[in-house]
Amino acid sequence: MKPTIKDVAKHAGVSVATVSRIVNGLSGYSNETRDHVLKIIKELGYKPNEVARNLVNRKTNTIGVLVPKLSSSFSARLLQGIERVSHQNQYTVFVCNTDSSGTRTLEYLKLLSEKQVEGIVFASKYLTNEYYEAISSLQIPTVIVSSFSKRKELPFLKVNDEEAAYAATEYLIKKGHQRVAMISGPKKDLIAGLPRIIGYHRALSDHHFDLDENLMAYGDFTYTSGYRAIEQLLKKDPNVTAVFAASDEMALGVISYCYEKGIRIPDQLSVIGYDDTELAQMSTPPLTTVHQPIQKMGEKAVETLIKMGKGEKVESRFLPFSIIERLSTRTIR
Amino acid sequence: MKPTIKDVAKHAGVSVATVSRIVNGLSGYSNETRDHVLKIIKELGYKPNEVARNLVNRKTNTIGVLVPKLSSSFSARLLQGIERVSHQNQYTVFVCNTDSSGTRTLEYLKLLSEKQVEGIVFASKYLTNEYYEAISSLQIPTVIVSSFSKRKELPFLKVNDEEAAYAATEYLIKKGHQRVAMISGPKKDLIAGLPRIIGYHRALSDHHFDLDENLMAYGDFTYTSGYRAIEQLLKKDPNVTAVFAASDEMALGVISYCYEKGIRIPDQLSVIGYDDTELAQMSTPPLTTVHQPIQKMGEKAVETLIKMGKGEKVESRFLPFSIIERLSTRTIR
DNA sequence: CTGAAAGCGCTTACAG
DNA sequence: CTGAAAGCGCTTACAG
Repeated sequence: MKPTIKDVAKHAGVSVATVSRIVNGLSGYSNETRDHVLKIIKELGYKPNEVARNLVNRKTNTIGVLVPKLSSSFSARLLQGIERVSHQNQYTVFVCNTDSSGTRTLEYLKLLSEKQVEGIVFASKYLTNEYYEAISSLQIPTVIVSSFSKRKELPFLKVNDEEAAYAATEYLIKKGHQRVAMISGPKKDLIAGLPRIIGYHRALSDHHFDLDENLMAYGDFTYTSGYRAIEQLLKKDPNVTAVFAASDEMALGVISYCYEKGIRIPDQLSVIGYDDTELAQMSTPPLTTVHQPIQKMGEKAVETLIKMGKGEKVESRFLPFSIIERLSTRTIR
Repeated sequence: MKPTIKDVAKHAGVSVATVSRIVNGLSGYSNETRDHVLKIIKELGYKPNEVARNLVNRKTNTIGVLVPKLSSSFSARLLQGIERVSHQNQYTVFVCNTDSSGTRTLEYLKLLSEKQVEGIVFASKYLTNEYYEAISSLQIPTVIVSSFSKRKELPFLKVNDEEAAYAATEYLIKKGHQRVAMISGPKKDLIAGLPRIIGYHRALSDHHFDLDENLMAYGDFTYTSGYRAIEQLLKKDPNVTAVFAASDEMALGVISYCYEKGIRIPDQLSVIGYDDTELAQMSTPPLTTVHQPIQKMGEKAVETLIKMGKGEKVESRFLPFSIIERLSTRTIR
């Protein structure tokens, strides 16, 4: 059996109260008894039981993170940020993979609540009303990352997708491109789909280009779908000179297709991606893309949680994106 | 305040013992009282406090995972596997980023022990004696993933790096290559460095090739280091026709360098990587590489932990690797 | 079928 | 400076 505080007290010939005070660095004991108790603690290899502490303190120093897929680069970078600030503030983090499944999400929400976590980072897909209700009923500080809901009561942290897509499109236009295509995610994706399409459209009209369905292709953010999309696109309009892909993976699909077909990038076709995953800097040619500060989002999320725990007011925030210029785009004239 | 079991008992007019039995699905109550209590539970929104349960049951259903860097693709895939099997078995997982720092590792080990985790997955670099001592003193089931220590007492789960490197090299030799170079990680890396070099050497001598320092270059597993290494290598020996890179990232550095210099892959140079990260399938050309079943390792790790918790004997295991043939290598004659 | 009571391993007024 | 005691929110023999 592991030694408990009682064992220490008995061996040291003092009360558990005294041991507790010493362990927690409170006042109320002489240097002698402290040294003696510390010695016993060492001898016995005593370590306080956090579970018992958590129960009496009504505090677990634990937060939970819900992501749709742990193995994604997005989750990995987010977790890195979350863990950093959590550890800095003495919090430990539970990871939960929801698999984008509604039941798993609800299940985990319940579990986290029972485990008495003090905060939740929700980075799992669009926040439906169902999720929203479940979260509010928990009464646990929660922040939404890279997503949002129509209900404004929960703070979110994300990049403004529409603005970012606008910027990416405008970047291409300013490079002199006249036929700028877009490879989008699904229209019904209210986070990374529709808003980026709207941004693209708005940039085109602001620069007096007509909207043209021949310039649009749809994928599902994956490499393969990007490959197929560019094939279609070039069939519909061989004069496209630039394409904005709504994910780096799809952009890599484009690069790969072009490589196979002997279409030189950026000489014959410029491509800009979205996300700035590690892939982007290692592709050939290195990919120009929209950078999202994902790790930073994780850090901010935990900071927000901690503020909420203290009862401070917090607000939803758009985090700044930026365009990382690499070698997959060029100026045309 | 959140309702406790006492509140439920009071409102329902029964004892806490009865409520407890009902909540836990034990026997010992009539259908009537059950229905009544369940109704009260719903009305009050009662959820059992896991912390209190954990204390009396001396069981937390929690495991901890130590990784050197959360944002890596390796950690992401490992976590995916770990979470899957954990959740399947009603375990929740704490993630700990050690930053490859000794003090952080030791700190987290202590913390996990205080939090009463029931198992630890240690995926953090080479297991020094110091770590080994710390872990054994914890008396908590622990499995080492993708690493090992000289001390045999702790079960490990990894790919046999030497064999995998041997296979990669031999693959190239059997394709007819006569000048097969290697871009290795640091020699002093006892996990991913030296063993792979040894495998490479062994494959060469088994096929009657001389060892030649001109055929070796060293990097640190990163993209940039791969780029620099191939530059050096080609300077030392322009007749190299194939290279085995000890990581996919370094292999991508090679591809990138060759693209810039107009060296065609695989026509002029074959390259094989190691890891089979997502990068590999999305590169141009897609990268032939050594696949490690990382997610599977995570799954097996948790299964092993659970067995250990039950007092069953477990053993260290090498997991099978495989060579994923894509388009960056070709047969020469 | 049901409840009173002890106990899990701690912390914290309170009293001295 | 120190200890006895109550209590955190549960579970589980034990007795009826």
